[in-house]
Order: sequence, then C-alpha cells, then structure tokens
Amino acid sequence: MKPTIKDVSSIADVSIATVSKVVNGKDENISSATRERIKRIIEEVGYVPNRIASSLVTKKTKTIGLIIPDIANPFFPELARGVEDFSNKEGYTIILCNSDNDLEKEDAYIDMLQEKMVDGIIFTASSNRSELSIALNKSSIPVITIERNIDGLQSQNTIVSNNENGAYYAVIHMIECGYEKILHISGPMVSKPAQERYKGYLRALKEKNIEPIENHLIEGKYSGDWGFETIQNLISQRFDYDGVFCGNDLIALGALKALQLNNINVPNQVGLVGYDDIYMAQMVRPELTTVKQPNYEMGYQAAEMLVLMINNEEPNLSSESLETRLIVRGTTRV
Amino acid sequence: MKPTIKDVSSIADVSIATVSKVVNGKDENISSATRERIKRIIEEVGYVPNRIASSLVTKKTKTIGLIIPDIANPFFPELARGVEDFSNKEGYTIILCNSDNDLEKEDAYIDMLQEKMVDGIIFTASSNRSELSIALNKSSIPVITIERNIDGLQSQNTIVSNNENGAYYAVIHMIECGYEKILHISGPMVSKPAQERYKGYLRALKEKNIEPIENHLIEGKYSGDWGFETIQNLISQRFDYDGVFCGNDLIALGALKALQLNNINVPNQVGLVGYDDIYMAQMVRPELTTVKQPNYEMGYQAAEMLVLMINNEEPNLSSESLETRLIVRGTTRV
DNA sequence: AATTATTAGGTAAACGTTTACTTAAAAGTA
DNA sequence: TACTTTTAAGTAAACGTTTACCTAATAATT
Repeated sequence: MKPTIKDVSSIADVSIATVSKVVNGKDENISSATRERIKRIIEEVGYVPNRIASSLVTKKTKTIGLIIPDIANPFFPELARGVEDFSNKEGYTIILCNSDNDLEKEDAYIDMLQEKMVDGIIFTASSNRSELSIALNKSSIPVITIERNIDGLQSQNTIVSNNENGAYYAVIHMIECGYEKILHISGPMVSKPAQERYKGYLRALKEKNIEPIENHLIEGKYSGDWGFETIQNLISQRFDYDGVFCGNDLIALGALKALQLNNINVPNQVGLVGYDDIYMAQMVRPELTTVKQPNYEMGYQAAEMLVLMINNEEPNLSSESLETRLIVRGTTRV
Repeated sequence: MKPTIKDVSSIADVSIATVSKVVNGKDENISSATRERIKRIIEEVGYVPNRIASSLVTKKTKTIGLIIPDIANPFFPELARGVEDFSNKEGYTIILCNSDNDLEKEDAYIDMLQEKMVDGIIFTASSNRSELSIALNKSSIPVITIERNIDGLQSQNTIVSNNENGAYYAVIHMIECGYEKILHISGPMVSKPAQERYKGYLRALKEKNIEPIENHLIEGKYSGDWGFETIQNLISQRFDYDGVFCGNDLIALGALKALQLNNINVPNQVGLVGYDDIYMAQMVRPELTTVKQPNYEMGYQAAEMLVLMINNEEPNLSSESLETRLIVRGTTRV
C-alpha cells in the first residue's frame, strides 16, 4: 500500500498538519529539526502526495484541457507544444482531446473536462455553436478559444492569427510578381479561417483592380490529396490560370506535385503560395512561398492568457490577433 | 456556486446515496418515479459530478499519462492519436507530457503523474535509466514503454516496432536494386531504435557479402537539416557512394533536397531510402522509398495493453514487436 | 515578577463522493 | 394472522488532504 501523509506523520510522531506544512513549504513555524526529520522520512518511505485529495480541498487541479480537432494534423502539434510549454512552466498539466471536428465529441469532451475539474480549457471549436457557448457560459470555467473564435461566448477570450491579412499580403505579393489569373483552392468554408483567408484574397484582388476569374474559388479539404486532385482536374479541363493561392501548405504541396508531374513550371508558368509554413515547405523544390502562422506562439499565448484568467488577474488582452508573416521562397517568381 | 450531489439530493428530498446511485446507473433498487425526478433535477440545476471526489474513494482517475519526447516531432502525433483513440473509447483521458529527451523533465513528469494518481503511464524513455526503472518498479503503477524499451523495468511490457528487420529489408532492397556503396546517415546512437536500425543495416550487408565502405556510419540528428548538411559535406569531400539509407524520413528528405540541388539524379546516380513513412514522403518528387512504421497502431496497442494491465487482466502479450513494411517508391531504381 | 509576544505545533472540520450495511414499509407466503 | 421476503431508500464511514483556529511552552519586555 502506498504511504499516505498519515503514515509519515505517525512515523515522525507529529500531526498530519505538520507534515502537510513541510510538504507544501509552509513551514515557517516548523523547527528545522522536525522539518528535516519529516523530509527524511518522506524520502525513506517514498511518500508521494495525493493531488486528488488536495485538489478536493483547494479546488484547483492544476490541469488544463486542450481540445483540438486532430493532433495528427500538422498544424496542431506545434500549437499544442506551445500550450504545454507554458502550462508546464506554471505547474499545469494538460489533457489532450481530439475532437475530429465532431460536435458530439466536442460536447463529450467538454463534459469530461468539467467533471475532471480542470482549471481551464483551451478550445479550437469546429464551428459556431450557440448551445455550446451557452453551456460554457454558465459553467463559469475559464475558456479561451484558439485559432477560431466562436460567437456568443461571453468574456470572449481568443487567440487567433490574422488570417485575412495573411491572405491579403500573400495575394498582393502574387499580383506584384505579375500573376493575374489567380485562383484559390481553399479548405472547407465552414471554418472561420477559410472564410477569412478568402476575404483577404478578394480584398487583395479588389485593391489591385483585378477582376476575379470565373470559378476562382475551389472549396475542399485541407489535405495534400485535395490539392493534387484539384490541379489534375484543372489540367484535364484546360482551365486557364497562372497563380494558385492555397488554403494551406498541404494543399499547396499536393498542387505542386501535380503541376510538376504535368511539366508545368513553377514559378514560371504558375505561381503557388501556401499557408502555415509547415516544416516541409522548405523541404521541396522549389521551396514553397507561404504565410507563416505563429502556431507555437498562439498556443503559448493562449496558455498564458488562460492562466491569467484562472488566477483572476484580468488579462489585459481580451482578444489577441497575432500577425502572420509572408515567407517568399521559390514558388513565386521575383 | 456549482451544485453538488448534496444540492440535488436536498431538492429531490432523498439522500445523497440515492442520487449517487442514479448518477452511476446503480439504480436497480430505485423506483422509476424517484429516478426520473432526480434526473430531471440534475438537468435543471446543471449538476455535473465531481470526479476528483469520486476518484478519491474509488482510487481510479480514469487518466493515463503519455510521456513522449516531443509532440512536434512528426513521428509522435500519430502515435499519440492511437493512444488517445483507444483510451477515449474506454473512458480514459490522457495527459500529454513532452520530455525533450531530458532526463530531469522525465523524472519531473513521472513524479507529477504519480501525484495526479494516473491509472497508468505510456512512456517513450529517452534512454536506459536504471534508477528510473527502480523508481517505477516500486511505485506499482502500470507502465508500458513504447518505441523503445528500457532495461530493468520489471513486468517489462513494451510495444516496439521491429527496427532491425525494418532496416534489414530496406537495405536488402537497395542492394537488390544494384546499389553497392551504401552509407547510413543515422540519428543519435544513444537511442535504441538508431542502434537497432544500424544493426539491421549491417546484417543486410553481411548477408549479401558486401563490405561496408569506410566511414559508412554518419551519426547525427533526426532532422531534415542534418540530412541536408551531411550530403552537402559529402559532396564537397567528393565522398564516393551510391546509396544512402537514412535513419528517418526527415533526414532522407533533407538529403534528397541536397542531392537534387547538386544535380545528382535520384534514383539513378544515388538511391535513397528513409524510415517512418511520414505523410510528406509521398509529397516530394521522386516520392520517397521508405519503411513504414505502424505508429498509430503502436499507440493504439500500447493503450490497449495498458488498460488490460490497469484492470489486472494479464495481457497475453507482455512485449509486442510490430512488423514494419517497406514501401518502394521513386527514390530507388527498380 | 508579571505580562506579553513568539515559536512550534496540534485539532478538527471541510472538500464531494462511494459503498457496505442497515432499516422501514410493502408484498408475499403458509 | 404471523412470519418471511422484497423493495426502496437511508446512514455513516472512508478516501487523503488543507487550513483556520487553538494551545502550550518558551522567550522577551517592562
């Protein structure tokens, strides 16, 4: 049987309160003799405090729930890492939840996290969900949404990156490179980032007085296969375009592969820009021009903000939109 | 204030025991009238059971700790996903820990997980650590090691993939393709998988009666940059080789980039094989020949095994070595 | 010497559940 | 009718801590 604080106290012949005090460093009023004796005994018997029991009285679990769509999606590991790094630094532990953008799973995880009394939740919601917002609002548990905000959540604390600007500058760059017939292969338009990127794309065209070509928006999934297929289709349809702005790097890498397979020169015949700056963007030839999102920072700052909320220190940022950075590499001509 | 079981019980005018029974479905002896009344009240007041409190008495937290080096390393997300999928199916929640292969962090996490009373731990240990094994052994908490086993851990339950065979078949394939001067760019040799892959590489050469070339082992990191640098160096040294077996895909992709940059044709002048089959392996041209590790399955099976251990049902597999699969693509000539 | 302050530690309630055991009433049986 | 069984629920201890408050002994102050 695992030793408890009681075992330690009886061996040391002190009360459990005394042991508790030295374990938690609240031992100003404990003589150094007993302090050392207790510490030695703790070592000897291998006592490890039961945080479940202490959580019950302190009402703090030092645990944060992280709900993301899928850790296997290359966008999220870095974000998760950011969350974990800050959390760990502050003594928090994180519970990882993959929702697969499935509303039922999201709900189930929210419930579970509440039952486990997490101190706060960081949440990439699949879409806007008023019922969820309501449920979350009345639960009084600090929540911060990340990457996408959801409407109707009170004390809306959000970390997002500025998708619209990111897309805008990317497309401006393409236009300045001389591409004129630029289409947009996007991810699913139900997601906010997809909507915002599309908005930025349109804004750039408008500002440069370029009429969007017909069928300029091709909506699909955030996968390499989707990018590949789309280009293959376009080629078989003899679609006329000279630039492709992709919803993310995965799409772009798939597109690049298809273009090269059909001997279409990138960047000379067709310019290509991705979004995210995943590691692989630099591992292909030509290297991919893309928009870097501060994934790690987003996670880190989200955790930072959440911990502030947990400690009831009003975060001075109630909603932060981090800027993106255009990284010009080889898939756009200069 | 959040409602507790007591609030529900007093509104329903029953004892807390009765509420507890209906909450946990142990309500054979509760009349359907009261059962429904209680359920309605739970709904109305928004009662959510405090699992911290119940864990204290049941001594089960329904939580599993997962310690891996780095979730941002493309090898681990899938594995983590496998762990999470099975765990979630069984009602477990996972705590994610990134150790960065840092011994102190590993220790700190092990402590933390024990304090949080997790029901079990899945662990990718950075290296062999006898003290850790001892600590773990006496803690009586179920542990399963994954991807790499650590010596001295009692009731050694391990899920690994057969690295030696994976490497062996890969190199055999290269030799059968006609490559003869094959070098091995490996990850850090302190890690077991690196050692085993090297062993497989040597075994293949030996079996085919090929003398390893001089300086055939180049040891470094599991990164694309490392692969890139190494090839650049080799080229500047005019090193003579015609095949490269890489410790992982990241190294291979870096190497591929360097080779192509120097106009060395892959697979005609130099054959190239990676390890892992990350998603990006098919996104480059030529697509990378590689060894597929069953990452997801490893995670899934590890969780499966751990849950068996937690439930004290002796797992019939005490140490499973999953087979790998060689995936021949475009970086080796046929 | 009498009073006060400080030091070192103890007491016991509280946190929110679960569960083995008990009980009272109702129903069944001889 | 008198007993036994079943049904429906309640009682209270236990889980392992923390912490506000208390106390006795010693030290400091006047």
